[in-house]
Amino acid sequence: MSSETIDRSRPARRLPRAEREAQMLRAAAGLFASHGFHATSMDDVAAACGVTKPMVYSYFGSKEGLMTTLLEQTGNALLASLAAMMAIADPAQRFRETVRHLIAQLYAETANWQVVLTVMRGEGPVAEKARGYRAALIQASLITLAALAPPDMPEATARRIVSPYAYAVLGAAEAGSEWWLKTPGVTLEETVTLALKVVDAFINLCRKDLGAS
Amino acid sequence: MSSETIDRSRPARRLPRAEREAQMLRAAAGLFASHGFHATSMDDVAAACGVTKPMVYSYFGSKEGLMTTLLEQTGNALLASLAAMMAIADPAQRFRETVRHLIAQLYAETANWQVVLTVMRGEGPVAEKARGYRAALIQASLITLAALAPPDMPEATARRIVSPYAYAVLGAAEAGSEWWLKTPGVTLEETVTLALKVVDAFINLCRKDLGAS
DNA sequence: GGGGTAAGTTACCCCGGAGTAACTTCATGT
DNA sequence: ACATGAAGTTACTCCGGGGTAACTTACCCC
Repeated sequence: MSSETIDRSRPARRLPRAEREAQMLRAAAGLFASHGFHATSMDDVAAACGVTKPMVYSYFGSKEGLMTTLLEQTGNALLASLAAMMAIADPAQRFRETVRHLIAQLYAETANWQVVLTVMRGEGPVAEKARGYRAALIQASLITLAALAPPDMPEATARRIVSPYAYAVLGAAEAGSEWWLKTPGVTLEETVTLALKVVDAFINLCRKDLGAS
Repeated sequence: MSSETIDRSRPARRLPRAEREAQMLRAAAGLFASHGFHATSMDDVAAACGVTKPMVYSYFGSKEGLMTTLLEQTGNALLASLAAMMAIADPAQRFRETVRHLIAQLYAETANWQVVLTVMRGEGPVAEKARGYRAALIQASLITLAALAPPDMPEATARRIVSPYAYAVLGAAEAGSEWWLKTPGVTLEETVTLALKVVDAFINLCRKDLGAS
């Protein structure tokens, strides 16, 4: 790690705290996403902002603090969306709308989402926190898919049946994001269409399994 | 990290190199799988065998060397399976058989596969290598799905169309493994049945998309 | 215009963990 | 029975990177 496009002709241009913080978060998001959390040092983050390490510490306290701030930005937005979507009564439509919404967010804040995706797969308490958000997604997916069950089926039974599909659909979504990230020039429309096809396929699978028991 | 069930009443029982190596590989697989690669030190691996660090170094040279050996064990077996499966002419059946075979391997060598799964998501050259095996899987999936295309369609077109599905199905498989790992008492039969349902759904999606263009 | 504070810096500490050199001990073949 | 080498140990070095203390400098407001 080294050459960042910043001036480094010594004393950095002074910025008010709010701006610097935002800049640091952006820089950290980019670095964490591209090189990973461990592989990115606090010096790297600072350098990317044309500033030195103690500044980052004075604003975020620790590396984990920095990461946590980043994570919560994205994660809390996710949780909020998820909660809002639960208002839609029909489970199939709820699922479809949620996916649509999430993909739109992915488009709007790619770097941040990439951080979550990348960090999640790592180790340590930070990864744990990221996986917490992922767990929330799985949970939402589980609840929604279970709601497809015929009304006379006990909730627990329905959940047990759809549980593997809840995981699988999430995995498909993650791998789909990966595909999207490395395939240039895919429009939001195409992505959504594709994703919804897959979602519908899973919904059908669940319907079939929930019916035949 | 600390208390391993090993004696530590000083001089360790002597074992011939081959046995010690195998033991170290097993221990490393377990530790890497449960705590991750970075979070596991060479001392940990050594301690888990009731031996000290330099022994590990004398057998594997470096931490990366240890990991590489582990990875290649599993990865090369994967590649071999994959190559063998390409002999099956019908793409849909080939896909199904491959999945069946892979799941059987997963059952047989859970710890090793978990390492690959875990390490893949990390950083550094080791993760890169692991992702290489993953890429081989995606590639195989891509080729097989593209083979579903009508004979008059150019190969490149077919691949472009099924490409997102190749990723998605792999992601679904990974998340499925995760579900399987944390759901006790699922038999091989159930797993295979479930997986094949998902696979069939993806094959149908591909057929539809390949037809309607 | 000068003083107070926030922005920024240099120069360090310290720890964990990768990797190594040099030594000791067991066992086994002739 | 004793030499040789493989199995194993102790006791280090070295370095990256997280984190901090103490200092300096620019800006802004009265």
